[in-house]
Amino acid sequence: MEDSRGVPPTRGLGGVAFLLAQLGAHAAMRFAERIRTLDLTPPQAGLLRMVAASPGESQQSYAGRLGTPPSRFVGLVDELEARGLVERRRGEQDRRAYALHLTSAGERLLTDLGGVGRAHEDDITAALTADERATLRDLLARVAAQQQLTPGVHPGFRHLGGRPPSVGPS
Amino acid sequence: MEDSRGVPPTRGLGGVAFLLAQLGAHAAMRFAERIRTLDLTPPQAGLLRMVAASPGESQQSYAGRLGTPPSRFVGLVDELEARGLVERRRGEQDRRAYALHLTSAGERLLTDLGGVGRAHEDDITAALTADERATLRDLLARVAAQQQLTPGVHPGFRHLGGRPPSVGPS
DNA sequence: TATTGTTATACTCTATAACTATA
DNA sequence: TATAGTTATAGAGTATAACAATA
Repeated sequence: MEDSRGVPPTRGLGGVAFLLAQLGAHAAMRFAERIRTLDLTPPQAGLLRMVAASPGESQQSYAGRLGTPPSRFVGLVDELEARGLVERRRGEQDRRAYALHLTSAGERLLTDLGGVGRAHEDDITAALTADERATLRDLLARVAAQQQLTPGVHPGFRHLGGRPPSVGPS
Repeated sequence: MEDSRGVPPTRGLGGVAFLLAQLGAHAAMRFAERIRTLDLTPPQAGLLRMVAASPGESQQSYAGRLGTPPSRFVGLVDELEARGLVERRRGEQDRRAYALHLTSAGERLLTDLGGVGRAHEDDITAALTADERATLRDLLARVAAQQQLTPGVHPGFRHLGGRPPSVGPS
């Protein structure tokens, strides 16, 4: 009897690689939905976290690490600055550059973002016990390291720009 | 509940959800690069596999299962038909509908696609032993089932249309 | 009148490259 | 002359909705 569990192991659709792609896209979509309650898009959330983790760098420094062109980065910062979450400070030595910092409002939002992230993590791993989550996290981390992925940087950063479909009326 | 080690358990960037999103985007990109040697995009490959798995259905049937609008599906079939990989046959009972079938050239390409898929799987799981791969596959399959993902259907199907950036060499 | 497939249009997002101000 | 940031433009990709043929 060949049911979905009886099929040969590393067959295309049931293999690890496909499951990763499928679950990864799903997790990213669910996260995007969740942070919409904070009026944030995934790139905005990523930028907030990166500035919080290493404040005071130039825009090109952040953009380079994220793999996004500077022209796109500008608009991102513009929105967050207009909402009073991020602050541009002229560089003291080099007055061409802007140093980015989180405002206090930005840090409060970052706290909320942490809460949303925990809820998201719990949702995605709801099928697993605590031990299994640890096992999965360990296996994934090893795969990510071997694939030379930069910790904390989402490769699809460039593609996840806008709001979800917004099918309904406006 | 503390993790076996001292690290705070479900921290945002090192958590399972983020690792899934990161690795998923990476795996999808690498796969897109690989099948470019067959002159295929991910949606085209997905369509070939779906028609092979259940031939003779109408375009709207496939499009519905993939979650893509019919208007987009047309162009997809057009390209594959122009290359002689897929065949449109008028429905006998309902002459509005087209029944899709793979040509012999399409089936040969599907075989090549299987080989590419195995190489991709081996690449992505290179960090793990055979036992660990089985464990990972099991955990991922359970998460996918609990999240109600349709087996074999990539949620990001709608977004992965074109060729990769093709920024640099190799 | 409803449905299958198709085409047309409008919109979003993106990267490339020109531009300014500092260096 | 080179670099940080910005703005302008053009291209790709998509969904929405109108359309033709069949039911």
